[in-house]
Amino acid sequence: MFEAARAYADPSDDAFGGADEGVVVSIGRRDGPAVERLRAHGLRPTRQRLDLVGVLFSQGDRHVSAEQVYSEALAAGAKVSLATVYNTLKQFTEAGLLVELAAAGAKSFFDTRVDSHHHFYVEDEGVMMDVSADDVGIDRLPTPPEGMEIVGCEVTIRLRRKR
Amino acid sequence: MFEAARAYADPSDDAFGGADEGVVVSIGRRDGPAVERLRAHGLRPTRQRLDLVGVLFSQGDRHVSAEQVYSEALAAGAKVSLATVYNTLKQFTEAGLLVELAAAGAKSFFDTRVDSHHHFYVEDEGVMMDVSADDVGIDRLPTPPEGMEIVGCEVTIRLRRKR
DNA sequence: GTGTCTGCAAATGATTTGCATTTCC
DNA sequence: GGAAATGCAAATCATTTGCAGACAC
Repeated sequence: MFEAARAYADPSDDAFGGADEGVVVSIGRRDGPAVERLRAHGLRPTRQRLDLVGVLFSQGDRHVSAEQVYSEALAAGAKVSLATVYNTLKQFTEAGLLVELAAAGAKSFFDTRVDSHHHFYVEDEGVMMDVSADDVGIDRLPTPPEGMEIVGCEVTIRLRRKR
Repeated sequence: MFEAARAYADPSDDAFGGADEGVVVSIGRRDGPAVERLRAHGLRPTRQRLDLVGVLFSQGDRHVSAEQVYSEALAAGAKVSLATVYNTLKQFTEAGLLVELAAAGAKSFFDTRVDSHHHFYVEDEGVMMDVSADDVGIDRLPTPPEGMEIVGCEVTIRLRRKR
């Protein structure tokens, strides 16, 4: 009933859940789509960037924090430092490979989906789930202020567990 | 043309702009609506909470960070520590006096408007502006997952300066 | 080779916490 | 008086940065 909604790991906890069994992450490959993806965005295909591309984009759409990416990368056998993960996530975001999520709290999250879509946000759990753009209908938006243009538009639907 | 949009201080900079001239903040009052507002939410009306209520709710709707509230409170003559500001903002949020904004980046912001409304977000500047709920039309929302109920729904319209 | 990356560890920024002191009811 | 709130400084996270060595082209 909710194919459009996918949970992601609880941001308040330590990142974990790295390297699901059965998911083959293309760590170590010196060619292929990951290389082209990086080149297409003006980034040199270094080993750690390729590893992080593998972690980020081999499992469908994801909402991740730097810590999560770091431990998944380590779990997948990548050699990378936490600082590089932070720097790389920022570079990927600037390059358009990722989008930074607007989230409550003092931690940054990144979305591997860069097309326009929306989110359920479970307030008490800090959990976010994707909502396909097709499931939300917006029929009216305000005109932007002078000199500005609309780049995108996201809906956050806040949820609470029924009680 | 954009009465519905109100700017707030740049989150990336030091908080400032405290205690606008001409704005009377009811610091020091031991009674009145601030006391009742706190009591109504189960919070003891202490001196610093009253001062913070004054800072937060005397100037219309605002988007503030802890640092901003802190320096405005000091500028308004309140005696309060930064730690207490952090703790108080969290308590106010739990009590429903404030709403934590979903923002990109590693800093928390709070909105003194607790009713449902929306935001413009200027991507390169980290600036947010209110958009009245009337200016956005949502005609379709997905059914929430089993056991969940919708608490609210906010639209973030991302803007960019035309170039 | 040369300019770009990376790693490490230290610096910075944001937020929380422990505990003695003060304030509210 | 007793519970709850506050202040301060130290502790804890999250993130960034400086710089020497490693890697891509």
